[in-house]
Amino acid sequence: MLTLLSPLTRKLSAYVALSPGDLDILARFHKRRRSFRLGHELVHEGQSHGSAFVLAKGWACSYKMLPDGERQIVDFQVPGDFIGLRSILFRTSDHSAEAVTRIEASEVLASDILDSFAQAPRLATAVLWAASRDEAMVVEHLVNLGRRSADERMAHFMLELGARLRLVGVGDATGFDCPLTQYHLADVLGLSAVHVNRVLRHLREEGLMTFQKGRVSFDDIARLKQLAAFDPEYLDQGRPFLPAPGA
Amino acid sequence: MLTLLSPLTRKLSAYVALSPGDLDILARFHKRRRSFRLGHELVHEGQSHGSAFVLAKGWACSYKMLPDGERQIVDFQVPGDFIGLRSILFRTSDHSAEAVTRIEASEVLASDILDSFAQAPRLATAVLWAASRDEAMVVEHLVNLGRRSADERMAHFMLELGARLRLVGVGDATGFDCPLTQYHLADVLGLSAVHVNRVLRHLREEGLMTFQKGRVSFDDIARLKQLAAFDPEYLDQGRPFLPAPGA
DNA sequence: ATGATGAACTGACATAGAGCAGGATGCCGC
DNA sequence: GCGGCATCCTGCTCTATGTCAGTTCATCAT
Repeated sequence: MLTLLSPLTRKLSAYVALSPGDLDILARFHKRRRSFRLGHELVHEGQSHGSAFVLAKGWACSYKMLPDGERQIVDFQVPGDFIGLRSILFRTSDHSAEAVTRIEASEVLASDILDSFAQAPRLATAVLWAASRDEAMVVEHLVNLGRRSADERMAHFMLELGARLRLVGVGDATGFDCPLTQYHLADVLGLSAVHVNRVLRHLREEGLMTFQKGRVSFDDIARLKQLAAFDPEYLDQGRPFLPAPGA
Repeated sequence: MLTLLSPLTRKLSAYVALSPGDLDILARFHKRRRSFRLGHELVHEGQSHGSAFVLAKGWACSYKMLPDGERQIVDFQVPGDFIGLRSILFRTSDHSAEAVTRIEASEVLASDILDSFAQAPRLATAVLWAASRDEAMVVEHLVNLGRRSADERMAHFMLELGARLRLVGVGDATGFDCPLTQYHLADVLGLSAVHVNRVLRHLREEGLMTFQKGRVSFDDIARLKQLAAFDPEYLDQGRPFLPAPGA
């Protein structure tokens, strides 16, 4: 029953065929379920972390602060995503992460993840794949910041978020529920909050998309995609070189 | 004899203690040494790739093109770095990569990398670590583009590059030899080539750094670091949770 | 020498987006 | 009900950066 699987299992299974043994070991990732209030800091930059999290419900974000107090959000996490995976391999974490809404997450010990590599190499590949997919999203985000205008960034960001959410069964082609504030958008898109507001107004007036009352609506998705030069292929890639586990 | 090891082995060994067995398997990564002329495209966006490369000599860069012909360079590769590692896990590559100078690189079959995970889980961890380190650099780059001014971006980029090169024994605190053109700098920093030129002039006039004749000189590294808010910790992280291989 | 090319460099002008300053609205605690 | 706070929204000004349209310089082939 697919619906009984955790979002992480569903995500990994979509790309790597996991054996029953693999699934047993993966199940260990989900022992200690915890819940956190909005704003709770799960990972702190510069701190050492012996565990990561797998998000089950709600939204989180990972970010870096600059000395002048500015913040750059690197990515948002939705159910099925790892939080702080990178930080378990480093002596100290290179970023912070906090809950954007009230969230539920499984805490996974670093040793559980690393030990699982020895027992289930296929799982190691799956985790490397998940990390690579995250990196691909960061890369796309980087291109966004480096080479697109504010309007284009907004369009691209919203389309990508919508596509990611649809992968885990949330929202549809007309839009999605979105707990972010305009300050979040400013911090993720490298803009000022003031300018985010103007961009949103502009896109609304142009009939492209609406961001209001905790909901994103795609009003003219074709023109929106054209504006963003949106090509979501990297959200949907994998499993080319792995034979089925029984093979 | 450390000097006989490949740059990759040196890099991984600095963070994960590899056993002689691990090193044997790692040696398989270096069977087919190839060399490529300046400008050769090693990885092509949208194409399927059954192998990656480990750079032994020279510089390469990975980048993405936008439909309007603009280019965003995501990262430069120096000896010891993987080229196209991410693309072997995806059905099609999400980025391109080309040689910035004449280069020498070992071609590694995807199957060799993935098979090695089953035989040497410690190596899987090492490769995951290397991928995480790359991602940390991309994240830092993203913060650069999102939240820093042109001057700050340039300062930060050059300091980071200098630090990375020193890790593989190239250059020193006074500067390094650099084959990049101002167009490369524009494409990596998300600026126009014209503005790159102005920024370089400004930094030179301020006595902070000089970029000329294929050489970067740090003229006042303390002030340069202050300008860039440069904190190179993520270049130097790892090995916290892995016991020695004999333990 | 001649022309061809590509990189470095510059000035004049245009504009996207930041910064500032403040108003409107809705929500929560009391 | 009322004050406080966060969020959303707007007009004005200013500056960092892009765009255009070149010039200079070094290198290279002929």
